Amino acid sequence: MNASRVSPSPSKCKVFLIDDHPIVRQGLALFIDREPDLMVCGEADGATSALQAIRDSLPDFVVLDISLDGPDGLELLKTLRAKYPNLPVLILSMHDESAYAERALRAGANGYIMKQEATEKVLTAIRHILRGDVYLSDRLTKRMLQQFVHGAISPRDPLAKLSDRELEVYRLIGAGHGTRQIADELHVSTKTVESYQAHIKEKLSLRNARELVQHAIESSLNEKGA
Amino acid sequence: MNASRVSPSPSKCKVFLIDDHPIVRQGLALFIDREPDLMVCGEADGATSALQAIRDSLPDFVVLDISLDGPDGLELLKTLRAKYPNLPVLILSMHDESAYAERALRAGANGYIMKQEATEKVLTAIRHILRGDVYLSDRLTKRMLQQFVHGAISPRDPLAKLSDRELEVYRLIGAGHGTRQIADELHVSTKTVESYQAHIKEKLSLRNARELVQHAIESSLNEKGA
DNA sequence: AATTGCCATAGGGAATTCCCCGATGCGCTA
DNA sequence: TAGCGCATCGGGGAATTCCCTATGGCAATT
Repeated sequence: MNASRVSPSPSKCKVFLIDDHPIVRQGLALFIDREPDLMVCGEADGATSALQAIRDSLPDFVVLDISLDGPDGLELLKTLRAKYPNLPVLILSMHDESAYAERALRAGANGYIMKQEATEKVLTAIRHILRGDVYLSDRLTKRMLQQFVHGAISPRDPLAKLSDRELEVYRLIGAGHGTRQIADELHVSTKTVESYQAHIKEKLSLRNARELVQHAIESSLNEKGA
Repeated sequence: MNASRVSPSPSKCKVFLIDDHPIVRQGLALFIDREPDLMVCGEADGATSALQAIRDSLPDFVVLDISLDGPDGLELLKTLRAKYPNLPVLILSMHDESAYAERALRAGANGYIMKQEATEKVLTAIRHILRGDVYLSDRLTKRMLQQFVHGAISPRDPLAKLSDRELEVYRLIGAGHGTRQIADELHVSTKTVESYQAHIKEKLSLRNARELVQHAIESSLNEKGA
């Protein structure tokens, strides 16, 4: 990745991009670099390379795609929060599930924006956050407020009962990945993944692994239409 | 959407972008417009607006994200194929090939590329297709070839290649049943069921049991919807 | 009639996954 | 502080998967 662009102009805000789709990354980079007050100081396609590059390039801002293809999305967010408490992070996502947004915000994200939104919104969000605010789409804000008012979490999404890690595993299963593969992608032991699977099965009242796979795949397919 | 850029230079290939993520769209546009032989003549975020804009701007090429909101992706592809038989279409997808690619190609796509791939690949694919070739990942090419060689001229339904017994097993897998369960239901040994599974995997070019389960479940879901 | 080939059926053995246990450490909260 | 949920890992036995091989049956080809 191109982590070698160093800022000569001290006034520009250095933005770091993390997304596993090169197309999105480069597109966003071209877009941001056109702004007079912003510049992209580096990119990464995964958690490990991101951490390394961020340590080197010391950005003022991070845009992070939390999407399912990048296994460590939430995890990386938490790590960043722990290592750089003051580094603002804007989450980019293709899902508008409040489950994700909620988790992301709880994990310390400063904003959450969907890829469906207009590109300018990204700039708006960045500037909002740089001023110390939190950025959320109107729709999402509304939804979250409703959830807040309504008390507990909406029972309509049983996935909300899953912990962050469990949800990640669930998604990967839905994408057709095997236990071993998931363990590698998440950098944990297969035993750990097995535990997650067991917990998921319990929380979703599934009998066996096959049903789990079925459930996960079906839900991953349903997302495209919803 | 910006469908108002008309080409003054007659030599450039006019590309039309369809993706429901503005960020991806604009990024890709910036990227493509840097090429001397290509230019973006318009964009759209959905099926209806796409058809309208294409009618107006008469592109030489279409890049289509198949995971548009709703089932519109494939549907739009078919419509385009019907209305403009000679208009080349490159499918952009974020999903791991599997089910979509086959369908897309059958519906007349000239290429299939994932968002995980390097951005340059998009340009490669476009130029490939403009020369009359079909662009596919190596793995996908292999699979399709195998299907073609193995199964006469009717890749229409790859399931047709399965023997009766194999199809039974396939359906039961799609219903979420396990090996043991299936063996009982068919009154044969688990070993026999395993053999069937192996044969099915081979005939459908699937790598492991997970993919088999995935494939079976997806196809069982498709039957409900269709 | 002999050969070839697909099908249904299965076995062996190694690798992997499943499933039910438990365990540690951590952070939050009552 | 005691409890609870979470993330992480492990044991051990059962079940499944994976790869290879094999036997009859039946049908078409040679």
